[in-house]
Amino acid sequence: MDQQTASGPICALTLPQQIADHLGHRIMNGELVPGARLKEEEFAGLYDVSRGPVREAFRILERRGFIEIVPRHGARVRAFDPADLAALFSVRAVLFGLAARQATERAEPELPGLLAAQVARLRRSAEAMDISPREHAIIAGDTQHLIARLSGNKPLLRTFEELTSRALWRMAWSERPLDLTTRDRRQESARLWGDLLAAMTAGNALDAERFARAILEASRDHMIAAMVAQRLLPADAAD
Amino acid sequence: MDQQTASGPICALTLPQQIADHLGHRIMNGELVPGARLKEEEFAGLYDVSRGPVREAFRILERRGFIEIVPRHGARVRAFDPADLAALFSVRAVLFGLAARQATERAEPELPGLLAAQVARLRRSAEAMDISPREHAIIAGDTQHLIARLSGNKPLLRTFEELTSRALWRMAWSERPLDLTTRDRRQESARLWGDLLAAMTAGNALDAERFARAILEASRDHMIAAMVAQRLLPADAAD
DNA sequence: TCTTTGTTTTTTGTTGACAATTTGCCGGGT
DNA sequence: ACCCGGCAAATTGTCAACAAAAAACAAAGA
Repeated sequence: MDQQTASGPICALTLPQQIADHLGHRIMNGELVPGARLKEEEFAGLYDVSRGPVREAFRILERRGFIEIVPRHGARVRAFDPADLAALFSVRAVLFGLAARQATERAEPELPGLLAAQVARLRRSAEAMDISPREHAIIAGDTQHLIARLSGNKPLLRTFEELTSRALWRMAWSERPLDLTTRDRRQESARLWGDLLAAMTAGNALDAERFARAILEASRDHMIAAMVAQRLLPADAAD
Repeated sequence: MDQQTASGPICALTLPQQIADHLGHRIMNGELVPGARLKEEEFAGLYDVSRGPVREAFRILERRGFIEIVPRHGARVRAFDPADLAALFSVRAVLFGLAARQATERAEPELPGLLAAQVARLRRSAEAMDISPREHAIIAGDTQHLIARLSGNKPLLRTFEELTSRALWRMAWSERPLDLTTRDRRQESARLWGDLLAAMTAGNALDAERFARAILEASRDHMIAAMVAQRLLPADAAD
């Protein structure tokens, strides 16, 4: 269910890439709090490299939405705006809908089998509740990625992946999972995935789009509710 | 109809930014053909700067979709894949639909007036045919930007703008305009915009989404037809 | 006491040189 | 004639120092 980023064959990861990855994790772990200033020299010393690679790592992190760079004023960890998370999911929902529609239209022969296997995993997780919400979300994410890939729409895949990584980062911040915690919710999710699978297998592209959208919109709405409950959002969360 | 990129107040543009802009124009003008290798030293000498800023300009151009960087193999001007242009418009269509829906839901009081003015300009252009297809497209683009902005969805605006700049670049490559050349087509476009205006003014978010999508899907389909006619695409362009 | 101005310090922007890697080429081998 | 290994040129990756800008600070004036 993984992928190779389309370019680097066997090549070891680039230095700025490694630094960006490590810094990204540190941001997600909360070691670097939002608003914290990131000084090039500081991390250059920390990783024992020069400022050049660190500088480039910052740009990578900016593109991923982790930090914000103002030309002559340095880089800061971006603030977590809960409203942005909901907005991100709205965007992801329509993109995922398009992916499902186009994947259904292309009808790659390998799709039904792979998708059915993934949906079975989600169903099992919903029944047994034997895996963590995080792991459940990872399976769902892999399935989304699969469909986006099989849509055959390269710009769509790229955009979806970028927004997904931003959304995951923001979700990682609330220590408590924001969704997929209860059996009811997981069963609802599994049901929606089942609907999507059925529509795609039957070649019904329009239904596939609707169901795909519904999956992420349901996720968004539950997250909003959870964030309201955790006082991260004010009580007026209609969107 | 423009905006300031949210950060740079009065500050002069950064050196890498200037280089990226200039190189971007040169790519659009066709001076740098797809597949051409971009050597850092070469442009460093040309702009009389060191390799650092050029390197950074390359990353900016990569983010904009103009070039492709492979870690230890340098940068090349990206090939123009006509199928990507259609795909880009499919993505933009669903994003614009979402923007129209959310903008309608938010119902900023200034929206109807601004939108009506823009639609009037498009209608006039359709009647008189007194402005070039490129200018017509610019008005349409400004209107799209307006709606994306008034959706209040920051990630959506950002994503839409990025994809738009990529699409515009690719469209600039076919010397002949790919859309909005005939009176019939402009009148169809103006009619769709009129429908969208009516739906948004009436607060009908669902219709607004449908019409907004239809606007860009119509544009996509006409472009595909034009590209097929110009032998840029094979005759099987269903999507 | 608060504001404002000038100075010092910190931090980013840029540069030119060096190191590591890749690419193109040539000769030897099958 | 074709393929393979190794040398040389070219190109990207990295570094450390310098320049310019911003931030922090201190002192003088209202």
